[in-house]
Amino acid sequence: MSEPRRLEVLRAIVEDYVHSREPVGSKALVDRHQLGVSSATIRNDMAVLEEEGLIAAPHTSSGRIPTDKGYRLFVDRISEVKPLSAPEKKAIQTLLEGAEDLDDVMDRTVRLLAQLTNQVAVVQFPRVGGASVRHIECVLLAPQQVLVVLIATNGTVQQRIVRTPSEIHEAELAELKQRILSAVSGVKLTALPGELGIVTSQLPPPLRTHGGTIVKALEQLAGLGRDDRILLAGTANLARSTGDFPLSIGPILEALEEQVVMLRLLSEMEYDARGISVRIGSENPYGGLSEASVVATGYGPDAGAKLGILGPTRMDYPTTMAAVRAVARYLSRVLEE
Amino acid sequence: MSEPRRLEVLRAIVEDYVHSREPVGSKALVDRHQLGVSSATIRNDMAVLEEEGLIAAPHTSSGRIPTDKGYRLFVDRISEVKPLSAPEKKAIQTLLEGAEDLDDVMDRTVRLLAQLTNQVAVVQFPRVGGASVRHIECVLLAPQQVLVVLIATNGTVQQRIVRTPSEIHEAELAELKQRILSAVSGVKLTALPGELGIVTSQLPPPLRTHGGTIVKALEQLAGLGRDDRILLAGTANLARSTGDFPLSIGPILEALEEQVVMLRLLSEMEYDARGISVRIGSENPYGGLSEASVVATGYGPDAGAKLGILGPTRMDYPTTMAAVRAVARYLSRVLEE
DNA sequence: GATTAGCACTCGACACACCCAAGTGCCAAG
DNA sequence: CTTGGCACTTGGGTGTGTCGAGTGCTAATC
Repeated sequence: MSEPRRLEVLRAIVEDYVHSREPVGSKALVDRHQLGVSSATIRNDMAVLEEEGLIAAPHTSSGRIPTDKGYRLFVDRISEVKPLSAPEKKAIQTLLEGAEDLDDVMDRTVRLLAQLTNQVAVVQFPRVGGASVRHIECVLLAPQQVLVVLIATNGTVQQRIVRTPSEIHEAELAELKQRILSAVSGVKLTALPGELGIVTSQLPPPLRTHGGTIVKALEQLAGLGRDDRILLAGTANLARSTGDFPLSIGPILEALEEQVVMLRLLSEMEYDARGISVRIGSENPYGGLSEASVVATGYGPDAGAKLGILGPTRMDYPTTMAAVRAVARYLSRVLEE
Repeated sequence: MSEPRRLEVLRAIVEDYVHSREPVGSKALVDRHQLGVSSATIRNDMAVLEEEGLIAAPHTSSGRIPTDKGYRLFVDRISEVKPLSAPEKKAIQTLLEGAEDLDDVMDRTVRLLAQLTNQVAVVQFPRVGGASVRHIECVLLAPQQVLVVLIATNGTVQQRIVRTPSEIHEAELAELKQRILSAVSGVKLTALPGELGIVTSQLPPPLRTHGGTIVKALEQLAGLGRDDRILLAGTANLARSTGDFPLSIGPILEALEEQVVMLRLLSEMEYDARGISVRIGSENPYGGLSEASVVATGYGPDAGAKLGILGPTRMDYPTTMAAVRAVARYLSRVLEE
């Protein structure tokens, strides 16, 4: 009873089940694949696979379906990531290159990913933390109202309107801006609070109160930057694959809606050498996703921001992984401009 | 056979069906309501109601369920909008008042609405069109890169980074900004393109090319403002009420995801004297929503932006309408600050 | 020792028959 | 106009039987 053949059998079971959505039996297996052995042999192999917890039978004397563990082995050891077709690549490229600004790029990306994989797509906004300060602008809107704008090198722009405790004059504001700007220009956003503290302490007393207000606003802008935002698309794909979710899709929709959950999910995944990460069924930390799989990867300069898809455990992993990886690559390239 | 009683019967049928999700028969009706007549009489009434197309029987000899037309009559003539409970009001108020900026307010609103109604909540961002120009800012980021910021009186801020065809200098940019600003300060955003055209034509030739680039950016910012953005929450509520959607919830999720569809849906509704609008089942223009109802209303100064919920036709209209109206009112109040 | 053929056995799915309860429609009497 | 009564319809639940796919095991074979 050779080990390689058993793996081959597992591979065949996964592929057939993903394709047909029905438990697959020993006979069907030898018919559809050239395994060179009889169904009885396959049955023996399947018995071993079941013992190892890689496949399971929904009920006595029915075909087998892969378990989460079986999918895991399949993903880790067997499957080869299929390259996308040329027209698909072309489509990705033209679509992404037509985008206007960052929001548009992200929006197109998430839709593209959903359409390509027929799953729910999730895209996290680029981390603003890794970027640095490109420019700061302060605009006096009213005697006690200042618009504070923070522009990062990655093209994101954050702004907020703040009230100052007392009236502030144009000249005063301009000086404040100059002092702050010269101190923090080029500083990493993560290091911004520290630098800002120094600036504040060096301000001449008359500027202190107003300076404090503005500095606080800047800190917030840098902190709660855009990296905590995620975009969704393709939730309707969940409904299409009813039957893949024996329970209801309710908990999944709930999880998707909770940005916090999604963010944790994306950030907590372990990214292997290939840079692409798969969480299968019960491997997911969040209970509501025990029947869903997540395929994700990082993108951008330091792969700090994440993107991926969520779908049923019964999923075409090789194709999906290829699509996720391809989209991430093209997105990274587009963002470099 | 009195007309008022027939309406009363319809009301009872709607209420019972909404409550029990099961076709309601004549016997159950006289048991649960004090109608003062026998079941035979109710049967006669029901026959008439059925003839008028207000109720229907899923199959021969079963109870009746309201038709879309029946719900319509119920909503128009019978139901009284129930006021919210005091604790609910309190909850709305405290929640909304704790918000930090506009995005936060909208986010809280949509979640609140979803939770309050147990339906899918939809909130359109405040229209930027009715507001006017408060300030314009141009920042030179690089020799050929300018950040253009447009601040509206309603507090929304739009920004975009544009490339200029050739190098532009600080002084040149400052003059451009001054000219544009003095011309359009206070101008309604809807009238902005016209005013900008005048400014451009009056620019001295050397400033023309760069001015054109910046003006075009401003036009876009004013046009595609934020009023075309919508926020969703509570999609998981759709899954909870499976059975209310005989087909699948797929088409509904698809519709929800298409912002364009949602925007048209919200804007095309006819708002009656009460200012609250209900679209029931097949009244919806979009086919995928033939089994869903939409309850919406306007909010804000001119009630130009819309907010509402989407749920199954079998819905507790009085309570839902009350919640939608209440949230819209509180939101309007909060936005006035 | 691995593979194969053969065979008994197990269940789920489907079809069919059946009955029951809820509910209607209609009629004739009040 | 209302009511009681009654025949009729029908979906849903239950029980039975059959069928087929698929398994596990054993004994024979390579």
